[in-house]
Formats: sequence, structure tokens, C-alpha cells
Amino acid sequence: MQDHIAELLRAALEQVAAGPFPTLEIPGRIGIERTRDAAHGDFASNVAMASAKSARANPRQIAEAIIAALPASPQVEKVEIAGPGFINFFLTRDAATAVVGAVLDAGAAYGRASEPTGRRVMVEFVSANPNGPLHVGHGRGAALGDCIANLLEAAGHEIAREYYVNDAGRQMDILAASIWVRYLELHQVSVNFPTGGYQGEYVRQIARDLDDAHGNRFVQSAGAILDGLGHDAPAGDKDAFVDGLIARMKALLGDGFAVVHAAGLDSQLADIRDDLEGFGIVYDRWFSEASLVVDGAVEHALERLKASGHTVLRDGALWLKSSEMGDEKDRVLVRANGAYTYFATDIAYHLNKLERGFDTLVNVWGADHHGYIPRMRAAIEALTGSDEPLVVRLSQFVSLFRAGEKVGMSTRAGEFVTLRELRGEVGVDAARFFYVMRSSDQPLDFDLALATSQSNDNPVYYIQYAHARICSVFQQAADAGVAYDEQAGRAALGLLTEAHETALMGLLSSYPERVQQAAAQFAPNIVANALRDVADQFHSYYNAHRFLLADDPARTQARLTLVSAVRQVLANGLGLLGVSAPESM
RNA sequence: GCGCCUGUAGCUCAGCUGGAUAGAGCAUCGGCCUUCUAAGCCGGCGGUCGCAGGUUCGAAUCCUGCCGGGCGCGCCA
Repeated sequence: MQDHIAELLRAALEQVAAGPFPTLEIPGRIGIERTRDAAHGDFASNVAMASAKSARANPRQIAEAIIAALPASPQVEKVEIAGPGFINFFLTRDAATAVVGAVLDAGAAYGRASEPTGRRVMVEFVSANPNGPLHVGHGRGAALGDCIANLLEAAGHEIAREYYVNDAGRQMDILAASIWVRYLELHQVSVNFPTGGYQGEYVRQIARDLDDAHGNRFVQSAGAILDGLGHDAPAGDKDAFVDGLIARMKALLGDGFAVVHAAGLDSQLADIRDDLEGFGIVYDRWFSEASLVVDGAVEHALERLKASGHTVLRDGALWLKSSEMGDEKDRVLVRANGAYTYFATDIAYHLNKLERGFDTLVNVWGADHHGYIPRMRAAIEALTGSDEPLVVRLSQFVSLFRAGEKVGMSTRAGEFVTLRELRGEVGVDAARFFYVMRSSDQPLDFDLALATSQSNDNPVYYIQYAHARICSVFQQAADAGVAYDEQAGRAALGLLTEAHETALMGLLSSYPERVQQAAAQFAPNIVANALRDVADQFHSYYNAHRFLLADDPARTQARLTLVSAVRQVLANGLGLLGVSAPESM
């Protein structure tokens, strides 16, 4: 419809420029927007005001000339000048009600792009270290990433979801050492638990499983373990102590280290996978960081970077000269001791994504990683000549409140609230909706008491209730012996002239635009807001008018047809958010 | 110190890539259930859009400076 109006305006502008206002320059893009107030019609254009300068006339005079030159359209009822020079378009009843048929014809596809774009987009999200359960902060990234993937798919892109498994780093070694110490406790070997270790109960469980599977295979004496290791905090440095412990463990256990390491990794990965599936998220692939080292992908990436001329050897280490590409300083790729940095393997992973044919790489990261963005951009630019393929969305912190008190979230201290606990308490629907209903740039206060309470404080219920209410209306119709006849309803749509009905149809027709906008901005909260608007208008309509009218079958069918379309849009939007659309509540 | 995010009603937040009278929810005050689910609706109260400049016919929105809040600045991951 905007396109149609734009064509009408362009035709009119050409005439105006050829006649009364020869200096008028026709803008490349003619601004047309939906009006906020029904009194201003359905669509408004500011083109008269925008061209006031080039036409050297006041906007209202230009608007008058434009309207005089405007071609007639079967879809436009009338056109008015308003305010400082807005041109307001009022649609005919038929043009306004057409959206109902459009929704019903498209069904689940309404709001989705009709043609594939041919673009391949990789959405990588969560990618938390598998050294413990996911907590509520990861949950936001999970919900956000999954919804963004849904949106991009709706926008016509081919998408893939991926989880990058950090199975190669020091964090995983620390988990292995933590498991080992718990295992030793089971065998009465007295080694104090390292200050820098992971203290969660899940570590003890892995140790017990290890004991069941391997008996005393990994037992060593306290003396052999601690001799010459130095002191843990507070007397010594806790990081140095843990690193020393890991080195000692590798020396004493030999191949056994890999067994303990793998026990930790496998256990946590399985747990995370199960957790996310319970949250409605299924990945296309779990990509191992360690595999990049093994199969030479890191070397390959480093060669590419060297060939680009953006690297330098300094102090025995290989650096990416990222400061030449917007980063605040250069970054180490290969340490003086020959070990790859996390950055180097991460670059290899991103190169791998590009080589698999993905045009756009969307990464959803926690806000604490924002300092990492410039160096990643620099790396992509060094590899491809442009940082354009990389899109990073940050999710700001989640603070959890229980009974008005902030809940601590330290992984090391084991006092965090897990995503699994959260799902159990508030359910998947409420959790997912809460996570994405705010802009991801906004820190989120997640109040468990609020989300748990069955009151209307919970915004997800409001939308689901609208859907359930519509289902209930159809149930009532069936119970009353009123057969729903969509064809009759479509034919009678012209009877829907109430303000509530016009407003509802306007919202239905703007829904696809809002989905596309949400996709373009990687912002699922836009869909959440659109749904709230539809639900709001529906509840209002429901209270103002009855749908089942014994003495007016035509209007009854028309209204049922309208609310059927509303139900479809609610279901589609909730689907994009990964929230269910219940038939009853 | 530098960088990113952020500042809108008592509280939590929207505000559609500059538009017409700045909107919701919660809280508070008052109405609406013999009729399709009251998990709902209608109305009242409540705002110098952090502050100061600038661009523009027009600024909560764009630019600059200042003030406040969050986060980040490793040869860690």
C-alpha cells in the first residue's frame, strides 16, 4: 500500500514540478508512514514539507498542488491536507478490509518474506564455556539468539544456528582439576579445594561418575600432588596455584588427564544441550574449538592473516596489527611460547564460517565482551577486506531478583541461579518472553516473584490470553450451533466499520512491516511490542462489542473472520518468539 | 584515563532509522461480570524526555559538550 501511494505521489510530483513549482526537486524516497491517530487517515506523507525548500513555497500550497495533480485510485477514499502540510490518505473500506483476506490466505506465512533473499546467515549464540550449567545470563543470549534466527528466517534468509564449544582452553583444564580434587576427596586424599576451582555441586557429581567408571585409576598421594606447588590464596596466588595443579595433574596422570578432561566436557555439554532443548532451542551444529587446532584450520587462518600483511612478529609473539583497523591496540595471535591465543582460534572459526559460504555472521555476545568487538572486526577486515560480514548483538546483563532481593550470580562460588531452575519456576513461555521483551541494549531486571505470580503482571499472559479468548469464541459459536463460514465472512467484511475494527485491521496490515523491521534491527522486542498492540486492541474490541449476534448472521461471520485473522497473527508472532499460543488458559 | 551501552510518569520500560496532542504496564483513585474466559475493559492522577548548546519548516529521536549509572580495557577465555 505504501508503494502504491508512493507511485501516486510521484506521478503528482512530476506534474507539479513541470507546472506550478519548477524548482521542486522530487526526493528519491517519498516518506509515507502510518498515522498514529485515525483522524489523520490511514497513511500520511510529509513530502510537501520536505520539498518546501527546493520549491521555494510554503508546504500547504505545495500540498494543495500535489493533491490537485494526484491520480485517482480505487483504493483511496479521500486525501486531505493537515497541520503544517501533511498529506493524509484515507483508504476505502475495501482497501482497509483486504488485509483480513491476506492474513487468512497466507496463514502461518503471513509476515514472512514471500521470496528468499538468497543470503546465508550464521547465527552463533550462547557458546558458553562448558564448565558448568547455564545461568540466567546465558538464558537471555539463548532466547535472543534463537529469536534473531527466527526473524532472519522470516525475512527470507537461509539461516544456521551454531554453538561454538570452547573445549580447548584453560577454563576447561580448571574444570578437570576441580573434578580431580573432588574425586580425590572420595578416596580420602586430603587436598584442599583450590580457591580458583569450580565449586558447584555438579563437579562432585562428575567426580562420583568418574569413580564409578574408573575406580581408583586417578588416585595419587597428597604429597606427590602438592610437593613444590607453592601456596594457594590467601598466602599465595590462586591463579598460579591452579595452573601449577593442572601441570602436576597432567604429569602424574599422563593419558588419564584427557579422560578426566573429557568426562567434564562431555558431562557439561550434554547438560547444556539438554537444557537448551528444554528451552526450545536446537542447534544445527556444535562446533569444537579444539578441532580447529587439530585439523590445521588455525594455521590456515594465520597464513591468510600473514598474507594480508596485517601481522607482525614482536617480542617473540605473532601479533595482528588490529590497531590499524580500528582497535585500540594490537593483539597477540601466537604467544612467545608458541601457544595460540583464544583470539587466533576464534579467527579460524570465523574464517571457517565464511569458507562454508555464509555471507553474514551474526554473533550474540554478553555485554562484557563488547571490548572484543573491535579486534574481531579487524580480523574479519584483514581476512575479507571488509568488516561488513560481521554483526554483533550484545545482550546486557540480567539481574535476578527473588522477593525483592538481588540474587548473586558468581559461577565460581556456585551460587548462581541456573537457566534450568528458572525454566522450572516460571516456565519456558514466560522466561523467553521476559528475556526478549526489552531491547537487548537495556539491562534486564528479572523478578522471579513477578514472573511466577499468576497475576496479570506477566505480559506474556496478556497476549496468550487474547489468543485463547479467540479460540474460546469459536468454541462458543460451535456450542451455540453457529457454523463459521469464512467465505460468507469475507464477503461481509464491509460491515466492519467500528473504530475498533478499523484499528485492528490497521495493526494486522502493519504486522509484516514490524517483523521486517525487527529482522533488520535484530530486535525481537519489536515483535513483542507489535503483539502487545494487537492483543491490546483485541481485548478492547472484545469488551466493546459482541461477536456472536443472533439477529445479524452476516456481521457475525464478518467478525469471526476478522478475529480469526487476529488469532493467526498472534500465533505467528508468538511463534517467532518461541512462545506457545494456547487454545485455552 | 580511553572505549561501548545507557538516562523518558513514583517504579519497569515503548517510542517505528526527524513529524501532528510523548505512550504502555505496575502502583494509586473511581467505574464495568444474569450475555463470547474479569489472566479482561473504561476513566482519573502523574512528564521542563539528565543538563546546555547546535542542525532543521519541525528534535525524545541527529551532532557537540558536560553530569549521572552499567560494563570493558591480559602473551586469560
